[in-house]
Amino acid sequence: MRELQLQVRPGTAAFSKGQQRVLKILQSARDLMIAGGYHNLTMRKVAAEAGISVGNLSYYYPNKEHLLRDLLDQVIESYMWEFDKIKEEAGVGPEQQFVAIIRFIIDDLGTQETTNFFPELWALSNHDSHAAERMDALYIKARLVLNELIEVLNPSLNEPEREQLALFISASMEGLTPFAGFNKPWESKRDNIANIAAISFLNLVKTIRNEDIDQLR
Amino acid sequence: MRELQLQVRPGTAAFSKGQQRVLKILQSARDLMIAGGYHNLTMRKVAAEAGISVGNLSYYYPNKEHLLRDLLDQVIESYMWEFDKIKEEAGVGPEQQFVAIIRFIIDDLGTQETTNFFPELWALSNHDSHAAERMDALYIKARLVLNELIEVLNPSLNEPEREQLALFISASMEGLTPFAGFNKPWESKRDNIANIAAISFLNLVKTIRNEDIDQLR
Amino acid sequence: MRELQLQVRPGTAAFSKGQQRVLKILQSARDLMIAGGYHNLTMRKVAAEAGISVGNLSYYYPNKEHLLRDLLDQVIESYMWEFDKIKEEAGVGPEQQFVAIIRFIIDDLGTQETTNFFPELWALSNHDSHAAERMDALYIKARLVLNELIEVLNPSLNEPEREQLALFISASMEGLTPFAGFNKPWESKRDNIANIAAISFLNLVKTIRNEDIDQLR
Amino acid sequence: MRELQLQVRPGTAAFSKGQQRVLKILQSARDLMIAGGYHNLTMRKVAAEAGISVGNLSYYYPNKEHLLRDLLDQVIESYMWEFDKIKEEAGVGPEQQFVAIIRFIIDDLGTQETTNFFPELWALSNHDSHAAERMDALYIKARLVLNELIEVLNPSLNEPEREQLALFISASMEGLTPFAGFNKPWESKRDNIANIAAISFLNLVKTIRNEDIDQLR
DNA sequence: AATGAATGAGCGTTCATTCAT
DNA sequence: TATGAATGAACGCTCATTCAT
Repeated sequence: MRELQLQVRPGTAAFSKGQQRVLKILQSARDLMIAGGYHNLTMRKVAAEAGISVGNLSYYYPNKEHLLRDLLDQVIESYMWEFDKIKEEAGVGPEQQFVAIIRFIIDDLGTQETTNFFPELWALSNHDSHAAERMDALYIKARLVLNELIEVLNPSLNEPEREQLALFISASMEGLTPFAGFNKPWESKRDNIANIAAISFLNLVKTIRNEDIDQLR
Repeated sequence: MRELQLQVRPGTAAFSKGQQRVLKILQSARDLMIAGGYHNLTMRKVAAEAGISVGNLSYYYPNKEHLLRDLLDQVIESYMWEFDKIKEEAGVGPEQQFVAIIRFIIDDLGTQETTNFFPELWALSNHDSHAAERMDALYIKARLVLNELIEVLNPSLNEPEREQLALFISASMEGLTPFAGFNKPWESKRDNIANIAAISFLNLVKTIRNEDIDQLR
Repeated sequence: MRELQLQVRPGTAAFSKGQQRVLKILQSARDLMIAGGYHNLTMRKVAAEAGISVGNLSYYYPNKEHLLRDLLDQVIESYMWEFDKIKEEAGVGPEQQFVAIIRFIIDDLGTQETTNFFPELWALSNHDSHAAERMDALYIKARLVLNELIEVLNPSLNEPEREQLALFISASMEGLTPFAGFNKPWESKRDNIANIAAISFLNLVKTIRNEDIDQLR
Repeated sequence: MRELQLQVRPGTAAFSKGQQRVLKILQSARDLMIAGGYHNLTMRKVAAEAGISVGNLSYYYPNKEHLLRDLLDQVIESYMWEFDKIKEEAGVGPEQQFVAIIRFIIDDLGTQETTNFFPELWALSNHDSHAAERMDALYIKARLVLNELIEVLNPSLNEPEREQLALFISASMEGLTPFAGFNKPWESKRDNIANIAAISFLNLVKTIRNEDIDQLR
């Protein structure tokens, strides 16, 4: 896991104590965001949640934008780290590995953190370019794993085609979040839906032909 | 299209002038929400956008919650109305109709309104039960159209299976919004992605067997 | 009971219907004042309570001050009317009549209206000259009844002495309101306190000598 | 004088500077209340009077209710402190002491503060339970002084009788406020009225018999 | 590294009042 | 007479931010 480049005020968080503080701040911010959305993320509440004063918070983060960036970066980084782990996980064959990834992602979207954090991120990315940029980086990484497996499963596809396929598969799974995520109406059917997803995506990857993608409408 | 039940203060918007005002208010609110997210939706800004005073705005809407409800209801209603239209649209056969719907929905997610409004709705629904409720109602309607076609395309599926299939397909398309929507990185590939979606979903519906869905993991 | 000179807009409340409206308005205002104090008396609430529009309320009362005046006048007038009745009530002798009045007043201060209305009036009179003026007129009338009986009970007192005695007696009883009035801590002892008051005031009136009042300190 | 437990936001007014500010705030609030009644007591006006910003005011007082409580507590505490002083004041004998207290209280009600503050408190206590509670505590203390002297002046009375007597006497004096207080019609006769009160109350206490109080009507 | 103190703008909401119809 | 519509100021309160210590 690469070291996060914190957006804290320069000269700050130099020693262990300060670094601990920053971690506590970011965790508090994350908790507030998950519990009440970006709407609920205020400097005062973050400070209170972290058990420090507003003044002290702004010693580390001179303004809200910097804090938000670090918050997004940190959370996104943790998801990226999970994608790194996925790759390392031994799978007997490419098909089993592919299905395992599908299952892993759809499982994960059932956690409260994922269910609540990502819609905020998507909404944020519509009005905040940094959020958009970081979100983009995250999903590029997510698709990379899929891309490599697609290449093995269907060698006839070229790179752009693989990318578009990965995009479709990744976005499809993300789309399940507001419907089958934590506390959502279809939560109890998430496993069934994961079955559908797995069989559908695997079949898609193995059978699709170049002309299916680039056909004119 | 059924008449919207406005949440305005009783006795208000009784005549044409007031109704026009409420319409203008709702349109202003919608515009602000799309342009800057829920975060940007304040009573003052809505009033300014609608060209009226804050006092006058709260003459119609006693509080922000009522305004938000009407805003959500109105936008959601307009999407529901589109789904009604889809059904009426003559399609030569069930396959063509099915593909047409896929294409219609993915096309629509490329509009600025859809791209920006829905992530706000999903985020909102995590913390606002009314938003969750209305969102649910909208997607139930969206899936109904799919459901009916699935029944024709694959008569061997039972009702719960069809519903889960429709949920997967609908959610998958929604998931494309933050990636291939208006001004999004994959905007230019939206048509290709629609091709993938169409072929994938059609194949899924036609070939899936009961045991594929309910299999134990 | 003399006709109240209403402070309504000239030309208004000319006919029976309008007069009924004004009565309803004043009663609504009185109810609000008693229920929530002057603090709770707003034009909007009065209009709502009276079942009319704000616009219509201001047709009768061009501003809040006029309404307040009529409200005070009306309530005060009703108390004045009671004092007129007291005098007419046959009492066998002056002592019994005197005691009856004491009892009547202390009984009355146990009603919710009296308990809640008068402290508002006293507070108002500190900052509103019209309230002060009307309040003065009311208590002049109240003391008049006492004054006449004092003259009979103790003929040796001159007019100023009688007035000061009446003032003391009247004010003493008023002072019981916040302590032994409706829902107040000593409510259940009101009768006992009335006994004390009666015996104390009667003895005072009968035994006080001129020099007791005007003595230098 | 016991230390007041301030209702300020925790962590606030920890040092001298903050404590001075809170004192200034409370004094400003008191001044506004006396000058214009509770109706005139707004957070903005208090802030302006204290020479600080609204934000800074609400840094100390999270809401108006807390400020009002501290205001009432502070003023009431200062009166309580006076009652403590009264007791300590050496008086030659119980009669002289009793009369001195009567005179002291009636004198005090001639100050602008007392004349204007108490009616507001009585009115407030009808709609605010904390105000009612604090007011009750104040008068309990006021009656205690009277109670002890009554016991000496008339040993034949039992405790409940003494309490009712003290209540009657205390309330009677309070009742003079709106009539003989600061700037009131009978202001110039306050001394005469105090004479009447003194002679009347003393006579009452010395001559009343148990059966006078508890007699059935 | 941390605090208490402070500001000024903005929030959602209510107010008394006005006015055309 | 009566209404719906409208304003502009003020309400209590929270915000991001700044700063001296």
